[in-house]
Amino acid sequence: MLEQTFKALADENRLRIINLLFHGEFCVCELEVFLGLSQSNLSRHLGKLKTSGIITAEKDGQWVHYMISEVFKSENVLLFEYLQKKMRKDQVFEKDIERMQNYKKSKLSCSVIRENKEQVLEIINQEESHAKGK
Amino acid sequence: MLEQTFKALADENRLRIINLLFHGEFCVCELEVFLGLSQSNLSRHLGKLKTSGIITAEKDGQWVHYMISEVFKSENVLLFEYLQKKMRKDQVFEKDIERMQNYKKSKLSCSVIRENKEQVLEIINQEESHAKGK
DNA sequence: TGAGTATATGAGAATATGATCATATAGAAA
DNA sequence: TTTCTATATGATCATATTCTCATATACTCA
Repeated sequence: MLEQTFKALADENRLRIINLLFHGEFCVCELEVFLGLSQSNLSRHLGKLKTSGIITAEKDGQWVHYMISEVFKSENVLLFEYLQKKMRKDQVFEKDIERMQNYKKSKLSCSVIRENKEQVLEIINQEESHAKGK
Repeated sequence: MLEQTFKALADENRLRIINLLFHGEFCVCELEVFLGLSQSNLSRHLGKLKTSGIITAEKDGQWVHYMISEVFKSENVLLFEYLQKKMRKDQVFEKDIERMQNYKKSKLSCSVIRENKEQVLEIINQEESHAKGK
């Protein structure tokens, strides 16, 4: 069981998914643009996380929303605290959150993504104007 | 980095090694009988745990003593607490500890193991007389 | 020195994993 | 109904992982 949990966590793409789900629920097409992964690849990673019990899925019409499993969370409190702490210190994970927040701020919606992927990518990848003024 | 840590933990044999090292320092031949792994296989697992920074090794003559890395421990407190908590609830890990304690109680030493492996195995595998009176 | 012991490592086989392409399914919209 | 869209999955390839056997290294003891 412990082994299965760690196997599920032993992949950067899956860790990036979990990091995003710490900040909300998302459907596959949203995660796709946040992470730059192909639909098929992403779907498989979500499948593994679901099989291992770390995340759950809720169908909403043709969309599927993924979220952290409350059951798993309550049974693995220390692990989640550890993950959140470590992820906050890592550029890769922070960048993903930034993209996700740009997406939310811009009031973009799930259905726009496919039609205007180029434009959506440009919007979510824009630098924070004041942050990191290098 | 996080990914590397989880990769190192994503194997039952390595988790069993870590579980034992939570309770002391041991050399390869001791871990060998506690876990029933071949010398070569065990050595490789120890190598991976060492490469990932989770454990360290100290040479003592022809023996090598392995132990949890204090540096890693201090940088991953929550993870270690999580591991210890989960391991205490798992039969497999508890059994390993029992074998290790039988070994210590019997005042067996590292050098006896090779000569009398059969006998050592018998001693460390004996049931606790009062515990689990099934 | 030479023999013996503890551990590490190269090479190979078996299996597992991750990514991709094409296709299937299921729901939405027309 | 047909068409379109979101997600899942079969098949495949490339790579990674685990284990084993044989051998190498490094230390000890005579």
